[in-house]
Amino acid sequence: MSAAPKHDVFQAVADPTRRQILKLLAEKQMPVTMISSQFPISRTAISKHLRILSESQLVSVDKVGREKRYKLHPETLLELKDWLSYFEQFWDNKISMLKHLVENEGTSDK
Amino acid sequence: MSAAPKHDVFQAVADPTRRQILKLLAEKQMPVTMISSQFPISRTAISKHLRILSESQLVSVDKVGREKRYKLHPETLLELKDWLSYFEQFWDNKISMLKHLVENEGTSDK
DNA sequence: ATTATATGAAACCTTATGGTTTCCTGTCAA
DNA sequence: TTGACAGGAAACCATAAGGTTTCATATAAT
Repeated sequence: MSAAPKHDVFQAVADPTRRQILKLLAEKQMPVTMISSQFPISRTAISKHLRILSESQLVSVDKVGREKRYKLHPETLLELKDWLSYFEQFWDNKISMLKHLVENEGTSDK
Repeated sequence: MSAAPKHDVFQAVADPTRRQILKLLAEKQMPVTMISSQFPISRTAISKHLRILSESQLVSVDKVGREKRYKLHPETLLELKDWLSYFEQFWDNKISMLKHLVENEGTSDK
């Protein structure tokens, strides 16, 4: 019983603003105000996004004086990569792709 | 002006049921009723999920008699892979990871 | 023809989501 | 010690999301 992410990574990443935030933080860590200056929405809204990103372990916080520096925790994104990897057979393996197509040829019953 | 996906792939994939559906369809194409037999929710609910998956180009439909066979359209998932690839620098490249850490060392100002 | 099967559409309900504004607290600077 | 700045919490709001049930339609089977 550690960490216990309250939010799903998939869900966290579903919002375009949050994806942008992640890209921003990939460049360098920064406090809320600096992040929000890049968006048309309020600082409070960004703050909420950051909370969701924190709860899904996608970012972490470093408190420095009165500011809180948010930084990317990239490892968590591996969860997406892992999920995606299941589907890799369909992209880069022509043989298994073909196999798949043939095996499914015209049947929905079993 | 072609396709014009009404739904974001990220958003489509955010729902766990829809992810499960995709895995199911990866094995073989199948009609709504067969899919819904795998889930505790109503067939209608599954139908709605399938519509979202269709609108985001993740599945396509084959009408055969009175049934509609849904099948995975795996290429669309590449969009996720592409997005993720931006963050690959943080996973498999120790050098750039280190570089990143050093460059961000303790500054939020610029 | 009649009945059964496969599926989507509609209307409806509840809760989540993304925003806003307003207020409170902690920290730095004068 | 009094402002100014950084940031979260609360209350609130509108709309989206995920379900359900009920109804309608197309196709298959008898």
